[in-house]
Amino acid sequence: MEGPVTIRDVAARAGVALSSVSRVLSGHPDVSASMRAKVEAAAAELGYEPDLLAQSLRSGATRTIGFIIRDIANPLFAVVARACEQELRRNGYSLILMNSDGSVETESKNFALLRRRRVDGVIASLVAEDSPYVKKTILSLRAPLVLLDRDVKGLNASAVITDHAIGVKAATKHLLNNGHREIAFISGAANVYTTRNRIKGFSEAFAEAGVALPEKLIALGGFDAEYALIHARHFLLKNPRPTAFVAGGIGSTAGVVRAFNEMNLKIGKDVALVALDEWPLFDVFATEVSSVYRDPEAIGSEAAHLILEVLNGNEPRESVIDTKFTARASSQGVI
Amino acid sequence: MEGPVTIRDVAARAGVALSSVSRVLSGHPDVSASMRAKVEAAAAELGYEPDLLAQSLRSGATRTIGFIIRDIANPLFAVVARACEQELRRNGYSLILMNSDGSVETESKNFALLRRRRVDGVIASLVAEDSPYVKKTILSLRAPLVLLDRDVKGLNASAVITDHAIGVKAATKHLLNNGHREIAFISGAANVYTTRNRIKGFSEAFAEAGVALPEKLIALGGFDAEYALIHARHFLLKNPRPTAFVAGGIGSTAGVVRAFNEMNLKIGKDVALVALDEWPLFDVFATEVSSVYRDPEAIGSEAAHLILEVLNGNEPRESVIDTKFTARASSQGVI
DNA sequence: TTCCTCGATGGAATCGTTACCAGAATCTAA
DNA sequence: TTAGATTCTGGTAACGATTCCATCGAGGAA
Repeated sequence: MEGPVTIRDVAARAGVALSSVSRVLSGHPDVSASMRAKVEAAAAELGYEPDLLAQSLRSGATRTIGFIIRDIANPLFAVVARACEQELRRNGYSLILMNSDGSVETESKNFALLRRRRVDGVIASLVAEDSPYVKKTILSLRAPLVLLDRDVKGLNASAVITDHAIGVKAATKHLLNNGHREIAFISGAANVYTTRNRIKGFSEAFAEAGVALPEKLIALGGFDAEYALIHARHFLLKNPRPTAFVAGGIGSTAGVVRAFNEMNLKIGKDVALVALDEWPLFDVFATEVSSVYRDPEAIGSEAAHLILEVLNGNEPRESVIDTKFTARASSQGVI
Repeated sequence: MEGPVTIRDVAARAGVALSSVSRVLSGHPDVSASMRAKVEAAAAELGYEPDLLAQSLRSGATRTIGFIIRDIANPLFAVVARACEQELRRNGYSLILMNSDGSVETESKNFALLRRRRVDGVIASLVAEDSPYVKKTILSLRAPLVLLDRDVKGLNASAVITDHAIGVKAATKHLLNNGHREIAFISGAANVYTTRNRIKGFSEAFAEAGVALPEKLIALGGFDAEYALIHARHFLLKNPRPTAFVAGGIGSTAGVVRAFNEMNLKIGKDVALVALDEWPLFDVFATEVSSVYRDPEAIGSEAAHLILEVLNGNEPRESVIDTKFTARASSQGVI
């Protein structure tokens, strides 16, 4: 025996027609007991396994979901991906993983490839909401889409949205109450909902406290550590120096703290810090860091649920995940 | 227009036969310039994209690679997966991600599903080398396999192997030289190469120093934090108390340090620590932790290279990644 | 006994693509 | 001018599965 066993081999072995084998194996009701027995015996003897490729071509469904993110190595997304894959697997779907590497072109190519692979749906965290590719690429998908923390108009897509604003607002109020005024904010670009919603919370806290927003201390341009490092350095050389930093995301936090370390500034003593999102071993090596937390498990499994809902004929909808601010030593005692 | 555009639609539009369209689009040489122009124009107008499903069924190759690991949320594997996906994508392959959740049954089901999806190859980090499933499951794959840090006999598979022993040996020697004798070692189970190879380095250091191996302080059972926490607690209540810990992997380190924190033991002062593997933000929040480092990017891209090699007709082979011990404050000054 | 219905089965078409084979058209050479 | 080689093109059969349709036989009713 060389190739895999096909339905044809089973039919020959059982001495019946192809169509009868198919009927038995797909659980069709109008099949006699003797036919069922013969076919099942033959299938078992030969170790027959249906070819999902052929079934997909015939049925038009691949039971495959595309998952496009900027970077799976971002620990937050790794957890999202795990939860999502687990939930989809329980429902008989497989996940095709693609990194967009922060490039809208790569992202667009990934969408196109998934389209050609005839995936049943896509879950994606877009690099940007305003790129010229996005709308056209996504509209030609012809499959359900779940966006992760993105807001693109006119798409008829589902979305898992995080309410960052509530957590960031609480964090910022806390800093303002502790006497901070020169509060720096470093995060990704404003062409994604994540950043805009965070800035919204940040601004609202200032507005409600009747304090002017420190616009010069806001740097929105990249989620990577390098971007945050450069801008944190820059801010720390200003006079007056910022007394507190809000770092948006794990990469940004890495860059900000690197800048602190370079200048020998001790967190919670020389400078206050609030991190948006937590990371692995946070609870053991960053016990003193105040954070705005969101549950990545919930995001991943919710994304899976939303796409399954649409695949089961329901309308797309939005689901909101909340955030929680926890004050720790890093944001207290500086002033 | 409802469904996607097929080669049939292109043929109709161009007024030629199906086979001619196929010839043009697959770059067959025996095609006239006018035919080429007609077909390409029609394809462009209709926005034709070949169906990869149909191509795969026909050709027998899916340009798809399965990736099975215990847990994508392990930051080391997340980086491995990213590097692997990027390299495969550059070569026209897509990656199907599956977590085995630490269960040999789930792992086995994942292999079976990938087989039915007719993947061109599989890259896997097995939960165990000695489970009754492994051999049978893998031998029935009929596709190239790359193992990550595993050693299963009689498989004819490629493998990316990490030389943990060299790094662990250097770390252990360093601890012994600094006067430590009660050195605890906590890591995953010995039914995977990773653990055995680490223990090998650990033992060799003791042997070469002429010191008896502290067998009672070795706990090999799980890579998870919970397992490490329980055993670290237990060891720390012994008399004499271990003066140093070697923690195998990111999960183990989390558990060990949690135990330290519970007992208010300061790393590098009350107890020495060497971590095997680093984790995100290591360089900013764990600057004092001595580590044995391996490059996960290298592992991922090497895994991709190995599978591509076999797909290109070469023989399976093994590739070795090295490790590097770096002494930092956590392993000095305790004794 | 005859007609009709219904259950069970086989054959053929189909999903979208590629590859083989045969035939038509063009061209070269005798 | 014609035989032969050379392009080029169209039709058709796969790849492995499902599903519709027609047929066959058995069973029930008149």
